[in-house]
Amino acid sequence: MKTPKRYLITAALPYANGLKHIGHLAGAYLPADIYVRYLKAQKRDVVFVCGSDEHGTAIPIQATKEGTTAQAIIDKYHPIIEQNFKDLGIAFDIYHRTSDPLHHETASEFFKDLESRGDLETKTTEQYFDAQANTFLADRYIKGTCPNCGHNEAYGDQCEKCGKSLSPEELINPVSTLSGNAPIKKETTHWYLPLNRHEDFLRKWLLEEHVNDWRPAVVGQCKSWIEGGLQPRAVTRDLDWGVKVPVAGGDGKVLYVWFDAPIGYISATKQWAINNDKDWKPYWNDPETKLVHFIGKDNIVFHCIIFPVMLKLHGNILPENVPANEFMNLEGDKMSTSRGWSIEMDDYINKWIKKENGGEALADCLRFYLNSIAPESKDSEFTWKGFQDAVNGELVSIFANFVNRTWVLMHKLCNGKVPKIHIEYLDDEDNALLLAVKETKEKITALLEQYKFRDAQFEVINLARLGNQYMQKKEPWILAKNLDTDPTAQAKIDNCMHGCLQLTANLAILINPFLPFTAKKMCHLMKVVDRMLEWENAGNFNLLKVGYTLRPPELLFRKIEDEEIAAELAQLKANADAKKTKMETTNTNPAAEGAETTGVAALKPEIVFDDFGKIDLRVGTIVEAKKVEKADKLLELLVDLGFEKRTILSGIAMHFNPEDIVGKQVTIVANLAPRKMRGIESKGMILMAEDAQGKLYFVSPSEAIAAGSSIA
RNA sequence: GGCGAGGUAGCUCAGUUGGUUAGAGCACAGGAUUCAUAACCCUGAGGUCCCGGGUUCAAAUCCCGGUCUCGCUACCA
Repeated sequence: MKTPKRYLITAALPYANGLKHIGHLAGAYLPADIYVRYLKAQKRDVVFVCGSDEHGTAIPIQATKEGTTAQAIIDKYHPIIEQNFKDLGIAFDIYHRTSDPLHHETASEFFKDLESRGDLETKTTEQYFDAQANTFLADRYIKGTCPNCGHNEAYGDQCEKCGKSLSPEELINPVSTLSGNAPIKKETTHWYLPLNRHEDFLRKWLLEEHVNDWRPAVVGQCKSWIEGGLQPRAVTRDLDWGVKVPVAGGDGKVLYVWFDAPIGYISATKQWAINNDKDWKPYWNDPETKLVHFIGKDNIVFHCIIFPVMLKLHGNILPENVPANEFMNLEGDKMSTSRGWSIEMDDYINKWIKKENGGEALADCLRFYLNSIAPESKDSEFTWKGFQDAVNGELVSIFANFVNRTWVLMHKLCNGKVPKIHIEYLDDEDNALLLAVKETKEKITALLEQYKFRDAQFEVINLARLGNQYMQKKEPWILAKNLDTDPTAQAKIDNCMHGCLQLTANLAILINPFLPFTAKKMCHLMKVVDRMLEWENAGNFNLLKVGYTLRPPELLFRKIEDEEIAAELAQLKANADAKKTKMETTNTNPAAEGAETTGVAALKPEIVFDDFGKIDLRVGTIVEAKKVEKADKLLELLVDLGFEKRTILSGIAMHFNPEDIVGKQVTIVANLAPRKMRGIESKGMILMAEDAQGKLYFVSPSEAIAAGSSIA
């Protein structure tokens, strides 16, 4: 494969509405950082960009909730996240932010360019509008009952209880969070990116050209999207937080956050160029640039379908690969900040790295474990016991121990200097060691080029393991006992220690992309400059000059104690319990005010008696019930209303078995307009009561009465 | 329901285009050793490759059906 002229590496822009957890770290930032450090050790021309994603509707919502401003929120989290990355050794060349004027300018230009060439469409649709607040309502500003789990505080874009993504139209009893009123529908015009026009391009590019060199999950998901039929996607919103729509008719509208965020990679590159007196253009325009996006699997569609279409239209290069990682679970459950079931980067830094017995070595410990269980091909699981085992069993026992015993012996048996080689006593073991180093380097290089960071790191540890075996066979401590009787003993000791020392230097080079702080500390021990870590030096056995005095031994890592692990587990459970209790109390406290906190659906606007009189409620008896084919939630019911039997569909299949509800008397809205679902016409609606847990109950007369009885 | 990705040792995972006896690390058991952070080194035990069929001289691998987990998506008056 031809070496690219330059590299542009991106890591997903973190959303600046809160702290980021170690799942994010393992998903995108750590693998990206490893790759970049490797490329830089190769002396390649590479820029590593990232930054805060600061737009979207969630941030102003959160601001309202917390009684602050959107600006205040991003100004709070942007620097914390940036610092967290630094503390964990994620070395971006630039950590930019999308609230920066340079980004607004870049995104505006991008939009105008596409618009002026007719690559966008406009469409007028009805959107929810809050008449009292005189504003269109973003998805996040609408709350209602989740159609999936029945949670009655679901947002218009997602239910935070069950995690399902929604559209505002799906919500039952939608309410504006601004005024508490039911929203009305009103016409608005928006710009759309017609993805459907680019299906052929995507098919060829993804499903033909990259079907073999991209990860199966990535190609699979893209295929699923393309096969499902691509639709035009709105790129603007009625909102005042974000990049203003820069063309006529764009008043009061901003670019949709997913449109503006990836352009953040470009503005970040521009800012980097300004800071370093470089030209940014070749990084986005020259086909000899290799562009790689590191993301989590939730971002696949944006980086593999939508953004590439935008880039193609704008005349930019396309990503050469998008190595998306799966998710990392935690102690048997999904990571979730809102449920308290997560480890924030900030928490880890404060509890481990900034402790007295912590330091940068603890940053590398986390990097090591996260990479060793990186979810490269399937979801993986972080456990504190696993963390302890990985650190104590591999980093400390194999890797650091090899370095330490080398250093101790070298000081005891070789006066703390690099001993010379006695060629006449070199044997097969020595040659095998040198060969193994060269082979390992090739193996690691190949794995890194294929984004297999977990395996690559394992190879480094394996090389250290080989060092231990080598030393075990040579037994210099035994030779040392025979110095008086065996005239060749010192020469053999020298050869062994020389090999171990050169191996240590090689280990420093090879571990550097993964554990940069450790590599640096090893350089300190060896009294060499950072330049020694350049990749081309790996495989050489003359990195440390004979006669050179080295520093006294120093431990690279400390062990992780059982008590520390127990404390973390206890803390995790306590956090989750605290959040749970908090959610429960806010959901059941009737004294709390407003739909925001009570968990009880807000009262609908007042109606007059005539409105109520229009509804014809009847008692009916369920005579037949069966599941609707190809639908998870629908039951098809035959209900006896006395004067007739009719088919009614109800979304209760997750709550009741069909055979259990036959014979039940229920309340029916008998004069509701018929509606087809899954091809079956439903004539009416069954009333259900729902408790705070989302459990459903039939609304029935207290005693059995004649079917068809009216209710008023 | 549709689509996508997974299911391999107690745990975490490898297994290239079908090809000897299915591998590694951790954990476990035994041994050896003492330079080293109770570290290292050697040996060992441990598997119905989710289930059932099929193709083949030969299947963890290919085909069909089923099942479980995760993700996307549809259904909710």
